[in-house]
Amino acid sequence: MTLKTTDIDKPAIDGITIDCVIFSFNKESLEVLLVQHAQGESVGQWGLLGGWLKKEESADDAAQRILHELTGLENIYLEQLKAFTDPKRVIERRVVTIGYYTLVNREDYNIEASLSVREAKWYKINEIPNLIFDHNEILDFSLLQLRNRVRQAPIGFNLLPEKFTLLQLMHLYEEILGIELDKSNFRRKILHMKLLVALDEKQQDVSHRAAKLYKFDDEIYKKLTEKGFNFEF
Amino acid sequence: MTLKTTDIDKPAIDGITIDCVIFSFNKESLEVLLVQHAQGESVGQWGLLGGWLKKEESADDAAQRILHELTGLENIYLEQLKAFTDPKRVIERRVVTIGYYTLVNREDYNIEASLSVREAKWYKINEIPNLIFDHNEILDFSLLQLRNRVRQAPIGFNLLPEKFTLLQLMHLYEEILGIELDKSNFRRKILHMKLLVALDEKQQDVSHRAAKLYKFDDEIYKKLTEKGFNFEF
DNA sequence: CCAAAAGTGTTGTTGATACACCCATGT
DNA sequence: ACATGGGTGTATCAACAACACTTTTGG
Repeated sequence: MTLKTTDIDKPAIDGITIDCVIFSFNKESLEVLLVQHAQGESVGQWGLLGGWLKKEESADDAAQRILHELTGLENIYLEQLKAFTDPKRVIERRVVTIGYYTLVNREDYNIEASLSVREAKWYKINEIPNLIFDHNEILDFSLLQLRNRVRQAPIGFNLLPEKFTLLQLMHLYEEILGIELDKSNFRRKILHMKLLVALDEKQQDVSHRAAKLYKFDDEIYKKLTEKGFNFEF
Repeated sequence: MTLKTTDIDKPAIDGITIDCVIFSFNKESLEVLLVQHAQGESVGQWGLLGGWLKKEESADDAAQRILHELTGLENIYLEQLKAFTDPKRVIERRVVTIGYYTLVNREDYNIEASLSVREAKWYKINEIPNLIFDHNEILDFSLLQLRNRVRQAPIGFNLLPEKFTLLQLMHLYEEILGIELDKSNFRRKILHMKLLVALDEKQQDVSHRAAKLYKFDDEIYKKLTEKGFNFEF
């Protein structure tokens, strides 16, 4: 776009924020981390984790920074959703937000003390309360996006611990896609992709036959990803 | 996100723009409309069609407005790509742009006189020159997005005239996806979807057997779209 | 009659689906 | 011994790829 000084004397925008939908997978259910803000006009209401985009950072960097402040994690898997721009999405101000979704492994996760967050809590995907601003819309959009992306690339692995069983993986897909899968057929298909590496380890402390553990292999993924593959189940 | 007055006294952002990748399909090749801006520091350089996001409009509305100003068209098919936020994408200013891509049917299309655009020209997808700012990046991203979306929903129809032949449609998919398709198998698959309505009309003035014309049926699409379908070819 | 594109038919292979069944382990 | 989940095998069916073939039309 052409820049003309006069165009921007009065910016039409009061600011840009980042809002993050943080997904995790816990005991067969997909959950989202919501926070109560400690300051501002929305104290006490639940919403997505968010913050202002700073002048010298990209939106990706801002999202990583905001997530780091809350969780202490670095290099979280995240993807931009889109910009949410309804002029009425925030009253009295013109604030555009850039939505992100991130997939975290619950085991790594650890909420840090934070000035801006009063409380944080995991909510099951079908038990989401009313959220501030357009955060319900952002969340709904992120679910659609997640369901789509999960069919095209093995991003779901980011929700699991490093070592996992095939059935855990299957339950993950069932939960995200909202479908039921056949154990036998799922095994065949996922193993046939050659994307998993079988470990010489088994589950511990389970009250039934211990399942073999697998891990996701980045190397193999990179090789396969060039041809593109299909995660339709 | 929490709003605090002090946070936004000095907005970190000089403004938000909209940039549109305009696709069309012409004689078996996918093309993009590029413009030369008539004003500002980038006079004479090719770039995407763009403009400022105004205070009282959503990004979708802004994109429709900007497209209307250039083409005279209303209700163009468009989809947001994402926000492009690299702090260095524009020198000396902090301008975030929201990318869009749109699919237009070349027959409807008609460039209007415009104050801000000096010239507009269609470029084949593999003959794109160097563009201003990060517009090459936006264009590359839009191509990826188009290739993805075209596999999941019949959006490609927006690039064709209302009545078309099966082979035209096949060539469209070949061009977008960069693959070769088998005539017979393509026919079977697309007709099997029941998405097309055969018309009682044939091609005119062709120097070979005239092909039957089809149209895309919105009604049927809506019925089918609920179950979701696969456009992998 | 020939070129060029439209349109049909056939066949082998692959992969999804729907089951039934056996295995290992803790209580 | 039985409950619980882990893991294997198989028969059927639908979809796809490859390719050969026939039809229509203008020149």
